[in-house]
Amino acid sequence: MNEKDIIRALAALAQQSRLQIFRQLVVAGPDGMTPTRLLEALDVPATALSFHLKELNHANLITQERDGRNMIYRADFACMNSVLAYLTAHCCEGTACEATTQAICTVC
Amino acid sequence: MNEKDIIRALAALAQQSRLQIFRQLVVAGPDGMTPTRLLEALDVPATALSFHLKELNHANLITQERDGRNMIYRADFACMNSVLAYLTAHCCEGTACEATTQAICTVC
DNA sequence: GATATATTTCAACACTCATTGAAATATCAA
DNA sequence: TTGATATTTCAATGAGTGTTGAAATATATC
Repeated sequence: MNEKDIIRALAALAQQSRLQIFRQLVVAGPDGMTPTRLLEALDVPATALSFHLKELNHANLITQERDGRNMIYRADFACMNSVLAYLTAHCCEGTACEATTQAICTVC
Repeated sequence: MNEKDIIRALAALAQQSRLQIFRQLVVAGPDGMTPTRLLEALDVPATALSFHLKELNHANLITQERDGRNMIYRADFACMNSVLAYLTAHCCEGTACEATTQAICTVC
């Protein structure tokens, strides 16, 4: 992931509805969630939800898969970890600080 | 840090100049950097640098301190770690995943 | 095929944000 | 005090973004 991708991901997360959606999907883990379940969990109109899911998907923060007439959305933990690592890269020039920049979420 | 603070921090980082400034300050570590040194390191007009430093400061991502006629800016690692932890909180409902949500940068 | 459910697309509006050059402020040195 | 360096503020412009309701698409069931 280059700088542009990181910025796109950060911008996608810097919005209330999208941050809530993403965190909900982080909690859901590998199972993911359908838009209907997200609508039940969050206070977002369906139109806005669809819009924000598209934004998150475009930023590669989530994946989508069709399952019958439902969609399943999942958090993309690899992308998330890349963003986290990017922010802390080369912390303190490596001299004063032993930042552990490896993945935070290791299993997903 | 509540949701609003996290969003403010993410929005501050979701911009090319500010992301570069912040990462530069992360590398600098506890010593921090003056605007002049940042101007040397990055390709940003002085006016824009000042604007973006103010934005980062307002988002609590950096601190500022006067030293003679210079200012010293430093990354606020506590805030940064809060943001990182927030994104991964309650990952996978704790069942499938053992996310290590503790601070990434431990020394700074 | 016809109907119901799930999800997305479209278009329009108001709002926020990054950029720029010029001017202003603050501190230091002579 | 005067001149030089360091940094910030101001005002104006142009571009991007979230929200909304109505309509459209896709899939399943009868």
